[in-house]
Amino acid sequence: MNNKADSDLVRRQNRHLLLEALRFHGPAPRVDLGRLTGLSPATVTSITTQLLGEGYLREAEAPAERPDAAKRGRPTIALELNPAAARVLSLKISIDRFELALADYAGTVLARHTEKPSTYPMDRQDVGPQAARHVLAFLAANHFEPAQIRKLGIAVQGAAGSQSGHLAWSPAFIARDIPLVQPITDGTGIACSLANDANMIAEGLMALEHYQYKGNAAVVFMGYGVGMGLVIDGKAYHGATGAAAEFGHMNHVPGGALCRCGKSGCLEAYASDYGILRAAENLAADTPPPSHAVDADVMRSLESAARRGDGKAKAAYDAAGRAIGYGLARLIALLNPDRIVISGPGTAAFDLMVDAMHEAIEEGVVAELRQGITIETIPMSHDMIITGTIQALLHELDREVFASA
Amino acid sequence: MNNKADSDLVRRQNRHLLLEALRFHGPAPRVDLGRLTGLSPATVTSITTQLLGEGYLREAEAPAERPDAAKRGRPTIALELNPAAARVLSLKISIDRFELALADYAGTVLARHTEKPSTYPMDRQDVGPQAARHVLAFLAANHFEPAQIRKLGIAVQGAAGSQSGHLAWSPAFIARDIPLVQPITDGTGIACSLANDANMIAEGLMALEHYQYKGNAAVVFMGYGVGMGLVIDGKAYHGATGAAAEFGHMNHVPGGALCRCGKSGCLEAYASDYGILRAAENLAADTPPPSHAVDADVMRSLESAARRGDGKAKAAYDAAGRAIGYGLARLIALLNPDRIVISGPGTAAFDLMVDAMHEAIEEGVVAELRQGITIETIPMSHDMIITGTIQALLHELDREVFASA
DNA sequence: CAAATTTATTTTGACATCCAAAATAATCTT
DNA sequence: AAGATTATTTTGGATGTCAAAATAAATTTG
Repeated sequence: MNNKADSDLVRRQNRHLLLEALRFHGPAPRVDLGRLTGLSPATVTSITTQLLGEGYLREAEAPAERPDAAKRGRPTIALELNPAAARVLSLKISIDRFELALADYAGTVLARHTEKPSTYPMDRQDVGPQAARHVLAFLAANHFEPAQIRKLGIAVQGAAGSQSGHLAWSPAFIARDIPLVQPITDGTGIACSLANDANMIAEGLMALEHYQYKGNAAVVFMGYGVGMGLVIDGKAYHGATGAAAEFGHMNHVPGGALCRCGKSGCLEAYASDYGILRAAENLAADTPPPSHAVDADVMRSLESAARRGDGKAKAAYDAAGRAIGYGLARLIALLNPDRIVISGPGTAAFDLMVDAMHEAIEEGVVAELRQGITIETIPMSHDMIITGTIQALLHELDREVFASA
Repeated sequence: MNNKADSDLVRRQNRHLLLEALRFHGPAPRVDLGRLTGLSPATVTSITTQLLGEGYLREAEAPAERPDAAKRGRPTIALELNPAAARVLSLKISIDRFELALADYAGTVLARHTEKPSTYPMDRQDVGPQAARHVLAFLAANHFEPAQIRKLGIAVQGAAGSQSGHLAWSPAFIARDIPLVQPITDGTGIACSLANDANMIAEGLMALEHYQYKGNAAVVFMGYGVGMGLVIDGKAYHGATGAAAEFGHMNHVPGGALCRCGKSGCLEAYASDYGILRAAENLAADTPPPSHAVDADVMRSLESAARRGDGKAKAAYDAAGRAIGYGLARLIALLNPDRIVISGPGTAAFDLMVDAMHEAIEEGVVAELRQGITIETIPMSHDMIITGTIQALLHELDREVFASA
């Protein structure tokens, strides 16, 4: 059941509306904010005055350009998010990499740093404290106090429990059930949250204008592993324990190829870098996955081999496309999404997989259920995960903190 | 982006809150409503006075029993939903059956009737008009005018597009893409909506006290086919076109047994009545499914054969359990639900499938992802679909109509 | 160049909602 | 019959939105 409504809720909601309008639209004068939100000019003035006073907004330096002939009348005063209102930190953990990025309230990245520890053999109790030390060192190097950071978001490969704050398992570590949120919160004093990296890609996409919509989308990540971020009714979906959308560990064929998670037949065992490589190299399907990420050069040369007509390589990409296709067919039957986006480094070889993929989708789900679904690939910069994490943190701030006064 | 809030929204939301509190809790005095909703006594009086005046509420006949010693003080006046405030109609369409049920605003079923036309050979253009005629005849027989009915909800086996109002395909008809909402709205003048029958089971469950919760649940329906209703964040999920959760047509094995939808390897081809029967009778996996529903007696005797130790029958139930198990394993990896409910006539033989099902779940998804999921069966009366449809209509009414004044 | 025009923003006044506290109502207890 | 107890309604104050009027700051016009 919903909660009761009172005038407090009204103000919170409308404050939130204005903050999000500015975040989405960029600097805008009050008239435009009125149009964007549907609020009356009087209300816009009232709320923005308050937000300016609290320091969450500021007047933009450059007076808003009005390129159209309408240069008459009182000039507009563009407002924008005040970058100094808050700072957030994103920590991306992947194999042998801790990537840190510091951003202000407007979303501008102020500083970044990559640490390259050997993650694989780490003890489960050491990961959190070590990450906390890196965070503190990074902040010190950039002359920030931990107290100046409002939120820290951790994006990690693998099954991240956003409820528990633990990393159930991950290709980056041998250890399982690694506590992250608790030790990093304790070690830094900053409020932490944990999410899967593919979920953060979905968040990042949603922040792009083109993708802002209220539909149901699935964002596939292909690369060292296969991940997914789900968007349900325009909102990122995390599942009961925050472990949702482990597309890569959705079974493809009962009793099939060995996966990094220990099970047999996962989609990832066919469509990830190591899965494709294993098949191309003619290794048995139960060959244990390599402990480290496959080198990008190795994948590139495998691609060109396939393009040159190497049968074994072509068959491996075919099998990968088929696995993705059947996975998507199952997803379509279950969730009836309106959009599927495929991203990640693995899309470099997408042309080698696309035919088998579409064939598998046609084979795997009846035509009536797959009508009207858009399937697209996006060239994804590696930063998408970081951008997404930062955006998710800022949206949270808009909602929780700044909309509550 | 959310919509703006104003005092109108506040009232609507709180009116809705009170209506739903009464629907969920049953007759209750104003004090209790205050406690249930968090609204102040003053506000409860204000809103209930309005709702009483509008005829949506009435004072309950029997003074609320107060069994505890607290018999002192001014007695309470229990309020309840006024049954006369509205009437809704549920139409359930399945093989050779049109089931009609008329309910009042309090949810009491006033009349029901089952028509037994031969649905299978019907022309796609005839289904809607014929259903409309049955609706009109039913109303006339019960001395109601169509204008007295606020909403008509159609629950149907198969892929129902709640957006399009068309039935993409269904085991009840040879024809595909059958228009339903338009012709029935036109023929009766009543506002219609269309949904899948399994989604309505989920709605029905959510109306039961025990199941009211804000989690992520999947409700499996086993019987003549295999269906599913999904509950995401406490709300029924319908997908982009309303065709969500076709669990039965989620592929189980690429290139597997022939399904009623025309594809090969669907879960339903293994776990539905006809799938189990086909396997038990030693028929080839590409034997076309029978045109009509399998007789309940046939399934009962198949069950007892399996219980007596008939190897072929036992193997068929094993295969069914395994298909359901792999399907659930895939669903768990993708959606990370906290609860799975299995219902429908097929649960009568659940004991014959349960071991294979659990084994398949264990095989199909890594342990870390399946922690903390409750799997339960419920003995489902056949009326669950009708109850669910009625409940869904009444919730809609609470929200759309009565909360808008 | 001053007046008119135009557009943006702020102020004012009306109205709706909620809540806390006071008042009233209707019963039981003593 | 007076007091105690609990339910409901009334009253008064606070806060919110909005429409309309007022003000601000530019450009255009005569």
